[in-house]
Amino acid sequence: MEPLVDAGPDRPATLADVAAASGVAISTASRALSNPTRVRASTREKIEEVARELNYVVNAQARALTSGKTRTIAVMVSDVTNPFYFDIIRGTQQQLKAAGYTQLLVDTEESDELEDSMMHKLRRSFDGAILAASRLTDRKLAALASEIPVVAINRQTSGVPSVFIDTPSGIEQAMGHLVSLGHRDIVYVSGPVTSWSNEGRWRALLRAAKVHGVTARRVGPFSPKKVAGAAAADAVLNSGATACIAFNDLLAIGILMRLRERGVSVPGDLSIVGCDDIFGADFCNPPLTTLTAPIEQAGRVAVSILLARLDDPAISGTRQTATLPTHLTVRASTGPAPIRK
Amino acid sequence: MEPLVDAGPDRPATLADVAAASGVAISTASRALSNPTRVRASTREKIEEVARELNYVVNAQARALTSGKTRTIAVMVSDVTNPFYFDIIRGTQQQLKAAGYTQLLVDTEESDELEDSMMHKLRRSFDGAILAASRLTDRKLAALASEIPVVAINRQTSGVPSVFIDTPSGIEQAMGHLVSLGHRDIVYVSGPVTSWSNEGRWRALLRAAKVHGVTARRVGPFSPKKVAGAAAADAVLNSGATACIAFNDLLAIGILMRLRERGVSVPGDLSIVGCDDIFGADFCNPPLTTLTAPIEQAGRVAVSILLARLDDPAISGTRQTATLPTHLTVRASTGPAPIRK
DNA sequence: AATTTTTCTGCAACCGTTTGCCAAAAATTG
DNA sequence: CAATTTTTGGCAAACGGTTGCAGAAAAATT
Repeated sequence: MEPLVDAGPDRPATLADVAAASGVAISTASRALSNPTRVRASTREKIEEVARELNYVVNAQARALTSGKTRTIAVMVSDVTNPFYFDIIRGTQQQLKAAGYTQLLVDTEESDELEDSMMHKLRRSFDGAILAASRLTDRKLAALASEIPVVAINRQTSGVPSVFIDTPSGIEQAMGHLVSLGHRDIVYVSGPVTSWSNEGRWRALLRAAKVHGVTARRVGPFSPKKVAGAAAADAVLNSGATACIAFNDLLAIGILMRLRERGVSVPGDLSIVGCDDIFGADFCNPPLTTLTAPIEQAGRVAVSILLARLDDPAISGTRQTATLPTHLTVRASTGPAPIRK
Repeated sequence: MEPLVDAGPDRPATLADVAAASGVAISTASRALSNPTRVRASTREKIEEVARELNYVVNAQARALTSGKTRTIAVMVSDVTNPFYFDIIRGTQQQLKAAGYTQLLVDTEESDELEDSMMHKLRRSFDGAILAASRLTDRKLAALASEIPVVAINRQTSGVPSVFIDTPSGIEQAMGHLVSLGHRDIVYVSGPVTSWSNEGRWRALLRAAKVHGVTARRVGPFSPKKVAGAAAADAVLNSGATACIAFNDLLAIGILMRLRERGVSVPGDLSIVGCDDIFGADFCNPPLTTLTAPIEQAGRVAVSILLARLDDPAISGTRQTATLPTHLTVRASTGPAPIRK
């Protein structure tokens, strides 16, 4: 038997331990485990067996140091609390695990500064990042993208690969739905001004309103949270519109709750359309008519694009923007426009 | 001016670059940035300024290699999709960021094997872990805890520090509430058998039933997901009970949806109590009576305990279990028991 | 002014891998 | 069977920091 050099008391085994126990050089052990073709099959098997016995696990830190690859992807969300991101996170997690990557979740708290500083502080700790709803300015985002492989979700900026959930064209569908129900005065409940999606949705609504020849206005901005729904509901009511489209479901649900409190009937007095179809949109009261977005898929696709680009940086040249369609899911929060005197 | 040794073209600056640019040795630069007292103030300031200019960021990998500390904490959840964990994640994220740690989120997909293997694969990549609702057996969990600093949430195993949300005693409160409404036949809608909390809740219910002299039964087990609520609802209906307490809100909401579909009135025909008070419990239809758990706080406390133990391993000896109280939040899903013939 | 203390700073080893380069061994070829 | 090509496997230099040790410089003491 070869001289078995044992690891110290309970210290996790290192590659050196494996090599010693297998009677080969460290370099050989390294290659056997990560670059199998460079080593004779019999040797490799022997090493693999020893590694298993010693319960050896590579030290990701040490590996990252030389290879420069951490096999970790950062997922930056502006608010872990927002159910919209749950599905994103689920999608990325799924796809990353399948590819053997680890997910680093970072909450940027709706702050562009925090987002920027986190990206820089951690830049050596991940190979690339998924920016879900980045609050960065176009300038900064582009600059970042040139330093670090990045894929943005719901954010189109030249030079930055992205996944775009096409809510704007869904908005046109939603307008059609509302108009066909007799609504002629529709208000958009605006989300945060720093949100890129917010602008796109408003513009789409404006365009659709023109096409249908109805009035469109906006109220807000509001924070995309349930609590902000109260203020939003009041604003909508004040506007006198018969229907509203909210920046997202969270806001829409908040509006719903407030209207119930104030005794306003939905959809009797007011119809409401949300965006995204998050967790909860189907069981709130009344269930929310909303633009269903393939959120989880967006997460998966973002990861695919990012990983493809990591494997082969040459891809960088090609256009890398995926557009995912949305569709209107009609539930019970929209109905015929009330008869006005 | 000192000779400015510039970093290569756009390669991020290393400590060596900083040292060279400041005209000191690498070791001095290192100390200036991480152990300020070991270096004269003027030297330190100079170095700090240069570091800032060069946009220097320590390489966490390299630091981890020597120090053995990654300043990363893993948070293991059994299902990122479950809103219960949203709040946990939010709590841990918050507290970890405050302490300068990074959060590594891992989804174990309700599988004890995946949980175990992930912990081992990644063990060198984090300093400690928060196990939110671990599916591990007591044996394995204890073994793990002896190798790696760990704090469990909602899981009490000797030798493993933990944060326990005291839902069981809340269940007694809930039973009191139901009994006072005239219910005499109460069924528990069971969660997954591998869930430690599930057992505790059932036992508490059983105990409370004895105290009040009412009948208690259980149906299930069911997966703690909304979809499983349909089957659960049918089972509850079959049981003939007038009220049920569900393992968690997700299941309760699922039941609510199914009952609505079947035309069963809540709370007219059946009263329902959930557990946890997750996102959605307040705006479902009807709003759910539930045991409000300080979930986010649990995440924060878990991090505090873990970090304290990392700072001073001596603490290990002391008892380290925090118990957080729950309280009953009465909404509209519970009401007087229906009159039976 | 000489000696002792204290404070700074640099040298160099080390953390656990990966990888370029080269030599030994094995396989192939003439 | 010698010469050549192809595999294998080892040496040693990174990767980017941290830290014990010790010498130099500065400050304090005598």
